[in-house]
Amino acid sequence: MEPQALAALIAERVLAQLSSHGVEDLPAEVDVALERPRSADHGDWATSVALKVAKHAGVPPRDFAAALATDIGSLPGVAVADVAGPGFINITLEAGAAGELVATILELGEHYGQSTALAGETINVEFVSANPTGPLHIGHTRWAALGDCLVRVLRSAGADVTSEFYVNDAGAQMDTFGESILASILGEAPPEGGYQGSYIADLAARVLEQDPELVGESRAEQIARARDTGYRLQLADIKQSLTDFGVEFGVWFSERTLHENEATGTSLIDSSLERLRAGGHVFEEDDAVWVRTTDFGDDKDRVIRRANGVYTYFAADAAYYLSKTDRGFEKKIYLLGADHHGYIHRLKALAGAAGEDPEKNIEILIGQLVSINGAKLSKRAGNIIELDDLREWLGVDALRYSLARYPADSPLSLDPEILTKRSNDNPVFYVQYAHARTHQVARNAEASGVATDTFDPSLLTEPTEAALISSLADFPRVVTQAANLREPHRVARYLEDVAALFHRWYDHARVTPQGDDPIEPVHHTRLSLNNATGQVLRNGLALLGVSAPERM
RNA sequence: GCCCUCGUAGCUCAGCGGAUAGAGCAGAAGACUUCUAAUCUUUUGGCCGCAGGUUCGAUUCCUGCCGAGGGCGCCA
Repeated sequence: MEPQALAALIAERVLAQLSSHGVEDLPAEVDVALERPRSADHGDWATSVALKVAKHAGVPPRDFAAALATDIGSLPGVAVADVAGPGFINITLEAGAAGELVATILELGEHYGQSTALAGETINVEFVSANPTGPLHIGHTRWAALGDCLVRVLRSAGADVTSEFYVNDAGAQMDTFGESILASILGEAPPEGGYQGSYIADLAARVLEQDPELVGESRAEQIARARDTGYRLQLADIKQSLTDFGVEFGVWFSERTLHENEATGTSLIDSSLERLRAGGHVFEEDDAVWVRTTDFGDDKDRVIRRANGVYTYFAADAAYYLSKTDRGFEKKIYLLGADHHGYIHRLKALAGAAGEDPEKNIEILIGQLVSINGAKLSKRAGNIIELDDLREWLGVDALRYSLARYPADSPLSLDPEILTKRSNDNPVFYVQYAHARTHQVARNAEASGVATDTFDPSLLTEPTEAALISSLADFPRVVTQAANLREPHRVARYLEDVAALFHRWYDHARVTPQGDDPIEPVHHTRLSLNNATGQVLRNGLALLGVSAPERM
């Protein structure tokens, strides 16, 4: 039996108990959270619903729990339901009822774990959004991994998700970028505050190769062409780095398009300002134009157009936000580094000024930065560590996994020595090895004549089997929770748990009989459990963008 | 000064308001003529930064303090 089905049955019993205690205003539905208990002595599933609901019935939690446990104990498929502690109910399923799940998993295949929890939501997830003036570095790496995993998890929960990269290709830094490349081409000293690192020289050589006529042009033309060609090359490099890292974006949004005039002679920024003005949140002071973001909790109002008539970066932010709304995204998720946390209030205020709900339509996930022990700094990019170097050093799987297994707000320092190890202390190998092992077991089993066509879940009576099965049953709940909380790391932690339970089971129960022992129905049945475990590990790794090798 | 995040075992870190706070590593002791030991079994190790508050119940929520990191612009 699947936990969702059991939870629904229990919810009915809770309502019945409540009404038998004379509770008038029964809740429309009771959320029975079935949890996997920490201790195996506590059965397959536990619920604290009695503790939460007893107050409404006006009876002591333990009494309520006792009556409810009796009801649950008589449900089909339930072997035992006990009251423990202050009013927990521990439930043990009959082996056959629990094991039916194995067939369900094999039937659903790669769809097992998907849900409709977020069906109907249109979500825009923006992340990385690096300036196209240099290679991606370690500061972008965590968001690339985490954002991509979040997108996968949200989709798995049924949301309609678009991943988006905001290209900061407008503003003074692009000219500085062009000047830096040009200086390198002409053999001049780099401009003050210009871009450093040998990647500039690389770009300069490539720009010159594509545009050899450039040297004869006027200075202004030279800068413009160095800038535009360099931009095109650098953006292509960034896309390649992300593709190599397994990260795909649905939309590359150019900031320039917000500034450019449309046929009407106004830009998106112009019209956005008018829309904010129409909402009544714009005022003028000291010759500048301001948005009254303090109406929505910002600590100060923000200038949107300077006294000299030039728009601020905030103006582009506003136009970009409205663009997302206009493109049909009900929910906008931003992934930002801790160094951008000062933007939370003003971005939320922006949503409010645009007439939306800052609590609902915009979410900003702030993450702590990553450090790497003993990482070599990149000569190519100056004083930073490049994503490409990290990927080549540690591999896509180890890098993605180790970045995705921690919550975003947890400060993180990676240890390359561990990440390149092939052993238990490297979680990605631990999980991948478990997956490879399920394939090895299946290969051996099939070679010895063990097959999945005989399946009798009531034979799965080993304690390690019960634990493995209930952990497999937990997968859909974990994915849904990861999506709801925007915390993909839960998937990684879950996989480590499944891998551990699988290795333990492998050690205690054989799929292929040893030596000349005969093949029995239990062996056939265990092959299905083995295969179902492989399926769950594969599905989970796919959510993290990590490969699931069949052999290691 | 104001704002944000973090503080859990020796280390790296989990922990949707619930049970005796967990995992891996490190330390100690075991299991390989193996369905791949890249694994498993047993075990040592905690004033959950400190002090209050809310709650039947707080590592979790709130307030203050201490400590670490980051941020404050008519820059982008």
